Amino acid sequence: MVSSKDVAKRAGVSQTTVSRVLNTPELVKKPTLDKVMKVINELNYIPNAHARSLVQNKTNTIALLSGPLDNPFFVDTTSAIINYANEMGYRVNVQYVNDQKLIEAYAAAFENRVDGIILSCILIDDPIFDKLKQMDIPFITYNRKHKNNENFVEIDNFEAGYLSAKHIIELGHKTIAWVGGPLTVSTFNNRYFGFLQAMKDYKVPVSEQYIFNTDTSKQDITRAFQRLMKLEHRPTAICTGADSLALNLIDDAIRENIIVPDDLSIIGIDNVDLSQHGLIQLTTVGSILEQNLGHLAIRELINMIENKKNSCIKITESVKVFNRRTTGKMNM
Amino acid sequence: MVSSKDVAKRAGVSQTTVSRVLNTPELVKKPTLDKVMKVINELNYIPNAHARSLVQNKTNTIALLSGPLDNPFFVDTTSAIINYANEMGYRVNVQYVNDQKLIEAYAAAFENRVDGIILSCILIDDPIFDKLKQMDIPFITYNRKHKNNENFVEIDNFEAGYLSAKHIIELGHKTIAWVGGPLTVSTFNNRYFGFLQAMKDYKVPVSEQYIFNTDTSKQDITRAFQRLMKLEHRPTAICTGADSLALNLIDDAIRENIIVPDDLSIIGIDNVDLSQHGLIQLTTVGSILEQNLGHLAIRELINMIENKKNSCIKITESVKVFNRRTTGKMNM
DNA sequence: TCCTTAAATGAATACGTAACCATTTTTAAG
DNA sequence: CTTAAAAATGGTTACGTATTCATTTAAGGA
Repeated sequence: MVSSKDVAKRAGVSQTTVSRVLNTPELVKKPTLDKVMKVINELNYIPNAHARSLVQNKTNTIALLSGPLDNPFFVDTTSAIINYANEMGYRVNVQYVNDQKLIEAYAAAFENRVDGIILSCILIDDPIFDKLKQMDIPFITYNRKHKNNENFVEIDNFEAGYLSAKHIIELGHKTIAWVGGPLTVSTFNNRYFGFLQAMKDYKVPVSEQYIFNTDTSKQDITRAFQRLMKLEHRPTAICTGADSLALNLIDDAIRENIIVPDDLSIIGIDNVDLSQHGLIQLTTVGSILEQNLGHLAIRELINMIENKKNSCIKITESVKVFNRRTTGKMNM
Repeated sequence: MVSSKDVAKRAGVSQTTVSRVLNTPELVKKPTLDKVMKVINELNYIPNAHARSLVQNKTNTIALLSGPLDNPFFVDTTSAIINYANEMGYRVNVQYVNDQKLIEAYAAAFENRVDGIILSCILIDDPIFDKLKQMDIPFITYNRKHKNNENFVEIDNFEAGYLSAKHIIELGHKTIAWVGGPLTVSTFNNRYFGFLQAMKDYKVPVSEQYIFNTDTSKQDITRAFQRLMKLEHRPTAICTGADSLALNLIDDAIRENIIVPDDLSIIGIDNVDLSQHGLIQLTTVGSILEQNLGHLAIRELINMIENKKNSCIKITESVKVFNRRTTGKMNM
């Protein structure tokens, strides 16, 4: 591989001048600049970003630790994050992390001396959080947050769960199920308790048989669905912890010839892009803003990186119901 | 940031020994190893991957230049590529490239001295191809291919277009439209000519009014749809160049209260994961294999990187029709 | 005990760049 | 012309690691 020294030798200048040609061309005389540029093109010289990183202590790289893309929420956010970061001149190292591989993912980010880390996969009570803080690398969590209540961008999850239940209750449903995710995760936790609060406020009875906090795997969701459908009094509506769960449940329902929303109302949370598709039209609760959480978070992260201020980001977006086609009034 | 020299000093050994502790621990005596490991943990030392890259001329990084995630095809492939690469110990720099930003994307990959490049976004007649070959970096294209016919993994696109048309013709349709993409792209090109061949073989007339090779933007697809619906003899079926196009057209149809498939049959190509969802059940043509093209391609790429053999990958997977719910017999 | 060989460690160097400081060349002012 | 200042360029070093080669230490055989 040709280096700046090779260019320098061939052009009859010093390596320093080659460096200047690319970084501060205004400091080099026109004829010299032309001469060097000519050689650069002749030799097809491409500067080595790693060598630069070493001396500048800056990599222009951001690590993204995201949930898996079979969840459409992460499709929306991954897309927004990468596009914005690229626009701002950053490359993005993406990893789709499951909970086992989390440690390795962090290690990789640290070894690569990324300028910042944007992550969704963190538990309320996650020991990694302190390690992150101690590493002194700018980072931000989107969607989920840590109990320390620092550096996050989220929607108002409690309110989302609350509004979701309220919407269903106001449609006249009496037998309402909850299918959510692990309570060790802030989103599912707060959404679940929001749901419970609404049920309490509107005096709708909650029985344990109707509550499933799954591990968010397809199998576990299907298992929850089948258990619900085997109950003596089937629920007429399901509030879910996320659109991805709702979409899985709808798929299950269709497979069992259960009509949504006639036989069963289903409501999600997140308002993922996909939910608007004509074939889907999922009723859901989501941010009142156009831009998704990934976009908000990456903007804040890059701002942190470039301004070096240790301001602690705490953003909680308001939510509203997007009333579409998967919920309806209860049938007698 | 603490370096291996810091560790060495504190542990009372040479930097070389610290390096050995991490890379070839079998060459260092037990007491020394323990002593050094203790200091590594105390100081929270993390080796610098960039410095290592510099001396080893290996980055363990792969660049992925993908199409945008609003196309579900790229959701499936991005996911497969990143997961497999991570499993094999590579990090992945992802860029979602539009045709303008392509040059910058390549530049970024080159500057970072990635070990390999996996890309979808290449035109049949793309000058970048020669540059890629000349750079001597292992690379592979998935989905699309270059006219040079080297290093690609694709489905049999001509056959896919052919089977798509055949399926529709055999359902009795006489007025059949085509909505595809730019013919400068191998996939759309071959699929289109496969479509035409079937129309010819089965003696179904083809009129220009029914042919739209869009730029694959939502607006352009919608424009094509509206033009088709304004024709005196509306098509009763649309063959599309990709599932993403089909899904957009179905969305348009629903918005105009046109029932799929009763009023209009629509068939895609790619068999994206999403097409199987109960709410969608898109009839489509896709690979007979389980694994998607991204998975096949990244396997080949990593193989190329690690075995350094210059074998030229040419893989074309067979296809079949996945008959689901968006196509039906022609109504009288 | 001595000698040979193997095991363990260290010193020096290269990787490719940007930054710092020193030097040379050019320009402008007097 | 001279001289001071500014502009242009070059020499040297640091960044943090792995590698190569040299050196020291330990082990084993006679």
